[in-house]
Amino acid sequence: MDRKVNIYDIARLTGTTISAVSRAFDPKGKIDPDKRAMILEVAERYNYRPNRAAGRLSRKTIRIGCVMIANIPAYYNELIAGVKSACDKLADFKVECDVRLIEPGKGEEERCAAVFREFRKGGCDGVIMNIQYTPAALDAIGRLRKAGIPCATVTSDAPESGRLFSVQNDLATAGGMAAELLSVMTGRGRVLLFTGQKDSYVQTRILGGFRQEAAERGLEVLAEYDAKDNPTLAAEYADRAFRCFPDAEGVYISSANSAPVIEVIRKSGRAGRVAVVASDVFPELSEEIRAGTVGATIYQDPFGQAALAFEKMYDYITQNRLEETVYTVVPRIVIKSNLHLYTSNREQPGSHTEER
Amino acid sequence: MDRKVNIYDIARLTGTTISAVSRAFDPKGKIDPDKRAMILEVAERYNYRPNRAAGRLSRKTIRIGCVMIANIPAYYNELIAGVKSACDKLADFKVECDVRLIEPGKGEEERCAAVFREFRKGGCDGVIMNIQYTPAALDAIGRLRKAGIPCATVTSDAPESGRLFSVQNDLATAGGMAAELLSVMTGRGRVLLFTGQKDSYVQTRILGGFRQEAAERGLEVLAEYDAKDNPTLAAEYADRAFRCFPDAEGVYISSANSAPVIEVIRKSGRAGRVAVVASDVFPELSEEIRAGTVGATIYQDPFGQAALAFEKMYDYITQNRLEETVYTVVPRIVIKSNLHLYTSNREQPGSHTEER
DNA sequence: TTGTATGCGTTATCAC
DNA sequence: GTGATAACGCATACAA
Repeated sequence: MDRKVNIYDIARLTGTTISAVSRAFDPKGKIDPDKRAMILEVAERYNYRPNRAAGRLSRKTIRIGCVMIANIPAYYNELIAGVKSACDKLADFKVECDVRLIEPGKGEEERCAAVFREFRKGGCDGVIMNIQYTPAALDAIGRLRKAGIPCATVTSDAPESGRLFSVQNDLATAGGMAAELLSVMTGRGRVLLFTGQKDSYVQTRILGGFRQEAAERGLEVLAEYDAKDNPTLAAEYADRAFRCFPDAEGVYISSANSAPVIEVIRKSGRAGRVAVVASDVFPELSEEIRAGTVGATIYQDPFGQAALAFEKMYDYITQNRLEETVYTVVPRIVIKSNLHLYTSNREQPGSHTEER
Repeated sequence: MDRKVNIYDIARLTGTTISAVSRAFDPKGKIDPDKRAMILEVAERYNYRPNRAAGRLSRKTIRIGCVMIANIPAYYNELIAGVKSACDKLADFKVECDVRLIEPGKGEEERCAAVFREFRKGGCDGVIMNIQYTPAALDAIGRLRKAGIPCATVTSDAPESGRLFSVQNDLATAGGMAAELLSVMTGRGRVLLFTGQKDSYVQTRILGGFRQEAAERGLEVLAEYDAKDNPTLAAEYADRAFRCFPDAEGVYISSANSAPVIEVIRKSGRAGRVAVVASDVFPELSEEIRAGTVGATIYQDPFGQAALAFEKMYDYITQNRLEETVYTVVPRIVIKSNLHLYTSNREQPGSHTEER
């Protein structure tokens, strides 16, 4: 095969030098605009693309920091695995990641702030996070931004924080899917809604999608209960709900706080008689799906979200370019027959390997 | 940060040279076994990993050939997009792809053979294919193998051909999912089965999964019709099926040849009254899902399959290592509410980007 | 602003 | 089998 066209070829073809060509492709490269245009045009004609691997070779290692709140193990472990996987794939480009887990609870905000400070001082080139967006956190993000360090949010979001971009599940669609599933399972029945933090970024969007699809399908929402991610409260509400609406045919639990509600359903002898759609995939819930108590759950692909965020952060750092403000990942329906694909350890987002 | 340990460091630490270190990491490198062991041990201790990007720099471009049968546009376009996407991501490692479409029909076998011959003579480093595995094709694969050119199958498979590995949808699970969906939609009803080539690699596995799940759930299969991927035959069978079993409550169409069956359902006034689960996603089917005639379809992720195959082929060519013989991709449930995520053009397997 | 020289980490080549 | 050295393709410090 004819050798691939390289920077020397373009330099020769344009009667310039390789530094000029290099600068022409660097968005912040100091070069005469006309010369740049000319070089880019010739490069285009000869189908030249700078080899990023070669370019990275002589540059310093890129460090991307990650701050993750350690609430649900099944969730943040997937997030971390996603980051690690993406980082491994980029290792040859001299990229590293520095993952910090924040235990929720007392002092959470301060510990979080400390990590942000460390990243800001310590020469981090970008930060990916999934945290509580308290005023203090927003402040920290603002400071990073001022220091020229791009931030990205994963799973949830805080657009007003000044973060560069966000990676999320397609929340509205996820809500719609839950409504459609309940509609199919109950035959346009009457359902109950158990939410997490009703006003949170994630829940408002999920519920918006759910309500719209429910309205279109004639699915009647008997009542909504906002358990505020509190298990005790969720159990109380579930008790009350089934007392008030003993003939409810379906339930959608939009948060990961589903165990208490499901337990009430089981103990009241409603298992299998009321259609249940839940969120996420974690061991306790998997049991209920196998047992038939829960008919379906919506998987948010935290692994894929984190991997995509890492990849896009690397792209931004190296190219100073961003296509989107919000990247979304496809929500998936998990039922009994495909559950096993979501419970084993995985290597690749959305794919499994198995020996035959 | 402290500079990353490189080949010079290991050479110094082991009292050898960079040539020796390089050979120690090359499976077919000529080097004294003891010396290799020693070097690898030290490298391990110092956490040294050769930088593959740097390594590829001075090596020749890798060419991976793709031979795809051009039957269903929505399907092979996704396959090609997957290959192209994976190839782009590896472009910096000096990888190219050479995609050839084979129009089905007269002379198909010869044209296919011609491409294989060209790849064999033309210095291809690996071949990925989705074709009809006729004796002639198997022979061609054998010849490539003898020439030291690894082959991989995508979507379908022919293990006896001597192909190195295969990437497929998780077929048995896909069949099981179809059965579970029908069971939920009909309430353990009685269903009809319309298959493609019943004895083909893909269909046997899908049907195996379907029958097992159906048996476990008490879903009764009234009859099976093997339409042999022939639209006319499919329409005939559908007519006959509903005459023989007018009270059938559900239908599973395991091949992409679903249009004729669906048309019979629509024209006989059964739309919305009989539960329909189909396969794949393509424009005509999408219409039926939107209209409510088809309740769900199982997406095979051809994009992801092709991308994974390309990636694994690159890995094998550059490392002479293979983890699996069969890699599987996760089948996904597509219903009306998430259909839009599977019909627009996509950039990444399993993820969408959208502006907010 | 422009051009030159050097380094990045590895493999291929070739002489030993 | 072993070691020196020339690529590989690019970015950048530095001199101009």
